[in-house]
Amino acid sequence: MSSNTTLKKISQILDISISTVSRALKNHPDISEGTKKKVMELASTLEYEPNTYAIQLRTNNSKAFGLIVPSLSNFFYDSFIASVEEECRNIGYTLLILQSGDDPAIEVTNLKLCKQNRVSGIFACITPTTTDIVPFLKVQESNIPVIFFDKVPSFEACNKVCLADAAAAKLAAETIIQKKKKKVLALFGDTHLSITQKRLQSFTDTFNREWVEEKPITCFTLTTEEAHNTSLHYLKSTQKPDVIFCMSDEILIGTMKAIQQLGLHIPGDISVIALSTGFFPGLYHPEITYVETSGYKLGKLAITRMMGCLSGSTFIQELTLESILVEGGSL
Amino acid sequence: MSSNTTLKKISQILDISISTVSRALKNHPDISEGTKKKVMELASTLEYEPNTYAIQLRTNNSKAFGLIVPSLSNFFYDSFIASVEEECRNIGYTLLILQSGDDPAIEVTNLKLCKQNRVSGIFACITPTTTDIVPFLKVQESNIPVIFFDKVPSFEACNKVCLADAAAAKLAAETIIQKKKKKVLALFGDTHLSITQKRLQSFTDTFNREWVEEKPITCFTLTTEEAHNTSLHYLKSTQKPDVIFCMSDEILIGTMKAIQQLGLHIPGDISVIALSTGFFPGLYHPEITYVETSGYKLGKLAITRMMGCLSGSTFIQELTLESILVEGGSL
DNA sequence: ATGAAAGCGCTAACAA
DNA sequence: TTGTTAGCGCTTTCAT
Repeated sequence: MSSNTTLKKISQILDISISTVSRALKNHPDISEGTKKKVMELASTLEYEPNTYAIQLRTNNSKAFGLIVPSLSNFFYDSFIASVEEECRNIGYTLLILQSGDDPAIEVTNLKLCKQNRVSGIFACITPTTTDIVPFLKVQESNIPVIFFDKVPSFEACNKVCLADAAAAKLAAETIIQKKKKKVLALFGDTHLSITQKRLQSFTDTFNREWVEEKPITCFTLTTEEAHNTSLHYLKSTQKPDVIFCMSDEILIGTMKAIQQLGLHIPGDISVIALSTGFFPGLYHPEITYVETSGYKLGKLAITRMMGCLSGSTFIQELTLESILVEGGSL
Repeated sequence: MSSNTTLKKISQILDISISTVSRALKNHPDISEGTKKKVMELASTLEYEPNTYAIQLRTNNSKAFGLIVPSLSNFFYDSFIASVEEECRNIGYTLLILQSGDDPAIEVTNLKLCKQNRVSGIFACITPTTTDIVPFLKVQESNIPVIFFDKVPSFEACNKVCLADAAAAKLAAETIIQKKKKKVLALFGDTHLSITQKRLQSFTDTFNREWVEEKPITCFTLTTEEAHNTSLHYLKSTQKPDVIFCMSDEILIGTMKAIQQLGLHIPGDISVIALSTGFFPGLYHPEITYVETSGYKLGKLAITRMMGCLSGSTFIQELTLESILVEGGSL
């Protein structure tokens, strides 16, 4: 049977009251050193483990967070989750991780699961097809803070931690200009996502502001496959670019496949620059130059914000992570 | 404040007893249709959510599993976890996911966390440096089944679900022989892991049984970096191989980097075959031929085994997943 | 410095 | 068909 040491058991053996045991274990100042010692020792030999559920029931505080992502098989989320999980463990919280696929209905179910588990807060990255954020707002109202990360709703009044999408895209654009590249092919993702809009806008703005011979060609590719095909198309065409900008890892992967397929040499035949979490650029030789979009750091930021909310800072805000250029040999 | 609808509240409003409400909500046959309807309706308008902690305290059953992995940033674990998480959600279980880094001490802490959370069972993939599995066995003894997956201890008497390591390595070896490759470079991982031993043994056995001109060169590379360097070394040497076998994704990545670095053409200059979860082989052009080691399928197998344990099947066993060859264009 | 007692929300055996 | 009651393990107020 499972280890059944309870306060009651200890109290009976020692012939003292349950409350004394409880206090002794918590190092309560009222309790005499002698009793404390006795209790602690017995507790440890009996391998006493406090019953989390009883505590949670009693205190109405779960010491657990929920985390909802579209998918676990994604390097960006992975590093974010790893970061949050690590931190939670350190501060004695538990993490309930749930994936929604790309299905808003499952997302709602997951939200409900979080509520049922009485989580103290929720980290959420919405699915690309989520349009209705009312369920999230309702959770908020019942005093469970929700921190949106990465793919955040455009709705104003909520907590968001984001990559500096605009700044990152700007940095990439500036790098391209500075390297005197002439023909730019810029690949972006799903236009419905605010993340895409921000990156796109900032990227094109930068090119519009600076003097350049030719404006970038802009394409939208929803999948790795599409990025592959689009890259292939332009690389074979008469308007062959001399640099390709990829706004995400998914796109980078597709583009790299096209480059390999055509046997092109980087950076001799073609240059590449990406926004990336940093893992995939390191897979290639030469390594790809990228502007970092670190899930790990974003995770730390999210936790900080969460703790802020929990300690009463109800001020709603959007936090943003600085972006840095990591130079590989692809440009 | 948080949504505080309880059975008590409902019972007071309806002026019936708490137990009647409880039963009505569970569709207990004893309760009249009329009361059921009344209760259900009120419950839904009041957005009643049963308090998980009270239930768990009362029933002493958590409806939660623990899952302990070395790291979340790993495609194999990812797909395993995604698979298990999905299934858990379907059967109304919750998943407590914990990562141990590569630190056996954190692993023990995580195990304790699982116990504190009164999980009904644990899925565990041990760290490469875990030597002491006594903590796991102790958990088992307190009636919490432990299902080891992928990196399993060599200790006999425990539940394991594994990839068909031997069969997969054999299949890869046979494929190489059949394709009439002469000079084989075979890269393996950490020899301390049973997973490596099995793959190695089976691979070399296959070559020993068949008639081949030359035995494979075998190397052990603990990291992607080492795989990169080793590949580089042999590819540049006079004993340049005509095929490289990579026993894992980490190794494959390193090898591919070396091949790109030297500007070698696949499969013209060099052939490649790997054991892989399937994601990384698709990153390259041509896609890499691999023997599938699916985390997703292994997850389903693990859940099945877990449910078996929970319903009393105490029989301890090692389950194994079949392996299939997925042909890319690299051989 | 210690104990008694109430109660968190729920379930289930027993009564009516 | 419904209600009463005890109790899961713990915390905490109010005695003592």
